Amino acid sequence: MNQLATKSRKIHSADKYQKIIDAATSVFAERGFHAAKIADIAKIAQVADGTIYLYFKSKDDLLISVFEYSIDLFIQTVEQGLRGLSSPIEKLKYFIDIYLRLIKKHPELAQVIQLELRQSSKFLKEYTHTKFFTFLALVAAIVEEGQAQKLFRADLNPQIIRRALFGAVDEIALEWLLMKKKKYPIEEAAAQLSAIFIEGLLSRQPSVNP
Amino acid sequence: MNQLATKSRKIHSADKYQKIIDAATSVFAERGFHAAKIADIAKIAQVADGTIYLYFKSKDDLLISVFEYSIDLFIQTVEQGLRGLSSPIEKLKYFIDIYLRLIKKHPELAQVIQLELRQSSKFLKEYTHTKFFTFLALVAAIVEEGQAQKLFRADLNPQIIRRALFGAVDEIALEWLLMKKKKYPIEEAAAQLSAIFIEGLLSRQPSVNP
Amino acid sequence: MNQLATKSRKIHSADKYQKIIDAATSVFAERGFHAAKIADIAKIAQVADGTIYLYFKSKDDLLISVFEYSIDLFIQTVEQGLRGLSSPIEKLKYFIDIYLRLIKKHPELAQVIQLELRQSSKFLKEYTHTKFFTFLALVAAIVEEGQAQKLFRADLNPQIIRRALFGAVDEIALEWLLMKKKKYPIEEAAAQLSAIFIEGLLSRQPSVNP
Amino acid sequence: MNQLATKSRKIHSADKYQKIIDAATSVFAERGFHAAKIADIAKIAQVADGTIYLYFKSKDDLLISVFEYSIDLFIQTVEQGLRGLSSPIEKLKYFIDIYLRLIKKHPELAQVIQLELRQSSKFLKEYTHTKFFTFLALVAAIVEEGQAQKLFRADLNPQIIRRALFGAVDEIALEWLLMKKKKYPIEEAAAQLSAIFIEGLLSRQPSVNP
DNA sequence: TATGAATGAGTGTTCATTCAT
DNA sequence: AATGAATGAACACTCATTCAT
Repeated sequence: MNQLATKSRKIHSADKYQKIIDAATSVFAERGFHAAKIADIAKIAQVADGTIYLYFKSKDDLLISVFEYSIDLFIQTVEQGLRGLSSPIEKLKYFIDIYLRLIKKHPELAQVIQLELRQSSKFLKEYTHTKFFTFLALVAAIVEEGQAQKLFRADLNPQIIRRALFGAVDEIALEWLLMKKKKYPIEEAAAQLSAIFIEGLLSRQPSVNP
Repeated sequence: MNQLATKSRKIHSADKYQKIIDAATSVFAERGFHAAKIADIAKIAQVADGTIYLYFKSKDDLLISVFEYSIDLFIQTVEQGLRGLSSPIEKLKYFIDIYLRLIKKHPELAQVIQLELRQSSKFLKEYTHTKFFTFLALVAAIVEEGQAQKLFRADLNPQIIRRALFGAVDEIALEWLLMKKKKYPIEEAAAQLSAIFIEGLLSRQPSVNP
Repeated sequence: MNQLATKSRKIHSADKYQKIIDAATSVFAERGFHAAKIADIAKIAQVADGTIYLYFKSKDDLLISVFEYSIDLFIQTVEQGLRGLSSPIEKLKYFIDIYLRLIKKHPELAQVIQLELRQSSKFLKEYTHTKFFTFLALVAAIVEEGQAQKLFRADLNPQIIRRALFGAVDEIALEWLLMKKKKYPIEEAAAQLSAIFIEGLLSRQPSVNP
Repeated sequence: MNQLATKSRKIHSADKYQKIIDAATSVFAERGFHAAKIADIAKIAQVADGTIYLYFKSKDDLLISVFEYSIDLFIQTVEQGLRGLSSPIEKLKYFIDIYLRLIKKHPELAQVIQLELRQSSKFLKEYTHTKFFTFLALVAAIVEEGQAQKLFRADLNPQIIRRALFGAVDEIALEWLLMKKKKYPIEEAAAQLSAIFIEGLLSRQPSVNP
């Protein structure tokens, strides 16, 4: 079922592949892409430097793979959870909630996503984040579903909303990750974000007052 | 009246200082911090490499200065515009609108802000983004004002809201900047963001219906 | 049997290590420490620039290693020769003679010692020249032995003598190295130095004649 | 009477010239030649960087001037003292004594001499230390005088002796300068050096005893 | 004369990548 | 496949020197 990074893996050991991905994830998250040294990743993964190049074409390729691996985990978890829900409102709540919970549970994955999206989206412009768009599409789908059910305002562009929502959630995630003293539980942020976006999206009857 | 970056400048020519800031802004925006070469910045600024070090302590210092310069421009423009407005709703609309307009007008400044906030917030953790917090405080102030006037829901934490709003706006800005074919006018995004956030923030009377 | 510089070497090839030491010795000797370029040393050693850093932590470290390597050679040669001699007078003669012969045979090593002792003793003050003190101690030991045998005057401080002797021998060595036209054979200088120091050190009977 | 560095000084202010020499002396002595920055020297001399180039052709030229200034002071002091003495033995004692006293009194001058003689004699090979040879000639003259008076052994080459003596005295000076805790008064070292060299130089009658 | 802002050549060191084993 | 020693391109920063004022 796991389709990850099949492209790079050939006859290679899945075990080593995973070890490298994990090591890279933590090193990228901790140090950032440029400061991360292949040698460090190799040491943590307990493989030789050269071995990494048997599994990945380059450091860039490794970053992309790590990013896709993380995003995939998010996508799978979110998709799975959404499957059991029918109301777009519930789905939206769930999305926000699970995203922030995942951040809390896997801060390293979160940082890698941050990293990839900002730092590298400049210098890896050519790489079109297919996986990331899949992820965003999940949000757009919820919005569209809500609009189709006349639950959400029809005048909103799902393409814009999905990005706004992602930006808001992600920014909260970032702040929370960087805060040393956590000033509020991440669940509170999730609740407030849900409150705002749901209220913001709800279509309102031409309402009693004219 | 311009108080920018006084710290690094001594008796040095303000002209050269500005040339370097401008060159650095565009090179950082285009290449990212690490890929930006001092030599390139110097060439564009039409000064010698060494001259940069008469005005800035290091490449890091230059990045911070560039960031502060950009944020300052944003802050000043926003503050100025807000002064003429009294309603928190109007202020919120204005904030979103002007932010995105500025992005459109000065895409390089925007990218530098992006850059600094993500890429470097890792490796420049020690630098506390005073200027950036000033900027965020503008949003929090609007929210708090609205709450004080019972216009906005009292159950929302302005600290969270300001970040969510910033994240949403900034993400839209980023997407818009990176889109080759602009699929929608940035003004539309501004309008939709305003719509959502204002609806989301409004306090609703225990409402006649139920 | 060779214990040199074990600290920096790991599993690295002893061959390359030696090549680098040799190249560095000659470049340092010819150009001095500051003017010596790592790139030049690498070229002469027929390795890549970066390879040097697999064997040595820094240019400073390389200088220290080169210095210790040279001093070690001197110490070993001198110690070995002294072993066969019993009279302090013979030992002193031998010390002076072998020192100058070694200088003649390995002028580059000599210059490196000069270099390290003067130029760098300033900026490498923290490095305590253990090896060099071992070397000086050889002289002090000879003097003390002579004093114990009542052969040498008891009123002389071996600590001062050893330094004076080293200074004299070393200065002669330096002059001889720098002279283009050798005006005298270095063996002559050795003989004269021995003559002076031995006469100067000999304890003289309260002598019959007043 | 002072003929120093007339070559570089033209219409220049003797005051500024001296300030620069003094500043350079202390900076060279403290930092060594390469680590000494023209800017530092200028600051201490209270002149602009560029001003130094009105008085000296280059940093090298400044070093040479500083060296010659120091050596000149030594020569003058020594010559003056020697004038009042007639016995070569007294002269030798005086030379050693005054040299070490001067070191103690003007450690910076001493270090500059050290510096020039070692560090730079490599890269300033072309400069023939006329002044330094004048200085050494003082010693050779004493030895020759002693030999002429049959006081000193005739079989010693004054050229070698002068260098040995200088090396010994200078090495003692260096050690003493670098010692943090002075383990012996420099006067003691002077006395011991005199004792050795005088005994070593004295010509001994075929002596009554066999 | 004096200034000091501007210049730009020069270099130690890092680290992604390769390749012989 | 796996290794890890070797490679060498790349670059921020320094500082002696110049020159317009």
